[in-house]
Amino acid sequence: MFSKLNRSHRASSVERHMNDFRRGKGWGAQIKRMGRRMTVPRRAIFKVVSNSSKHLSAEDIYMEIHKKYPGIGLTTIYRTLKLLVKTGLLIKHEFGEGCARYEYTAGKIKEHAHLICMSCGKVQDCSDIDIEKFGLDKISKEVSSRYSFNIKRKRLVFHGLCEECVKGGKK
Amino acid sequence: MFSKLNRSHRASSVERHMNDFRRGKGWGAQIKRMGRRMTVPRRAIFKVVSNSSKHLSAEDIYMEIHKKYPGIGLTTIYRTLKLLVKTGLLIKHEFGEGCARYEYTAGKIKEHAHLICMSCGKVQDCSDIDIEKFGLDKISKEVSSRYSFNIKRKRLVFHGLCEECVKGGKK
DNA sequence: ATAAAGATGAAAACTATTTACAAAAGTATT
DNA sequence: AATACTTTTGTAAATAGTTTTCATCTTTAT
Repeated sequence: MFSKLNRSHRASSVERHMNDFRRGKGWGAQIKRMGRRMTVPRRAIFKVVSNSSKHLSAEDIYMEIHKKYPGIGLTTIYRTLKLLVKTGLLIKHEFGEGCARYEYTAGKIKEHAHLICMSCGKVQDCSDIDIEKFGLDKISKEVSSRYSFNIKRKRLVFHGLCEECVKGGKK
Repeated sequence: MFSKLNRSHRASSVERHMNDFRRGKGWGAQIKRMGRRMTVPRRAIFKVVSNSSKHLSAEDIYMEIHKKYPGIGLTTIYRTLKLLVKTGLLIKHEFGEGCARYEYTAGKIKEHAHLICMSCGKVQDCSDIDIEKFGLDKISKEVSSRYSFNIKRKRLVFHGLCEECVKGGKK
């Protein structure tokens, strides 16, 4: 389905990037550059996190992996997650539940806000609002110049009540 | 009863609020309204957190308290912190160090950004940048209308390299 | 002053995450 | 392909922050 479309136009660097990531190629290369190895467990874990758009916990990933690879242990999940965070493909979130959650961000430079419901605990992505354009760019500029801070990553989180909880009257 | 006394200088509601909080009065009242009690450990803990402008961990608070009240245990610190968070006087932060940190916010409605250095781990407040005016207000409005989300609290965190670490060339 | 409800401290329990270590698997070199 | 070398793994044990349990002590309303 892509071959026809792509005949005429040369894949942009971003597209190539994304494709590499999809195939796990990019990560394999990155890993190798660090003098480390691409293994079966790592490939499996990468597949799970990169195919999910949710915020997965180590436990979530373990349970998913466990269906296909009952031999892979939780320890390996933690180790691999740490590695993925280090290579920048994954963001580690701590939403205050007592466990970390991981979000796949390959190639995506665009930051998005998160909504956390204080009543039901649900976490939503605001991926369709361009927070940069809505003013985050100005704040960032001001912050980095006024504090001489070299910003690498931005995180915007709103705590409040989600639509259902407001309606449902749940407190 | 206040109108006559405060003829020359009528304390604004914010000032009264702040004064109450400074004396611990406000919290005492709030606590009582919840059918709970004001005790010696709670007063001591409140004093420590409300007089500090830092981001204190439970351990930090415990050590501070312990100088004056060696009898007060860490468990009570945790219980009291939870109570203070519930009444809204304290914000619980999880900066990714493995322990929570608490920030006193009595009366202060103004939200400020935080800078976390990825190299040395230092956490800075950006209290002198009005992030609302710099665009957070617009993002919030957009988010709450587009997602029907009732925003109670906003959190903006920048991860990157602080001035010293950029200069020092560490990492 | 007293009774009832709530709060406390010490120790134990819990939970997410990390570490230790011997065995297994990936990689580069023959 | 067999080798030798290094990294990674799985299991179990260790850690660290936080929460729970429970008997005792405080606070508060009466």
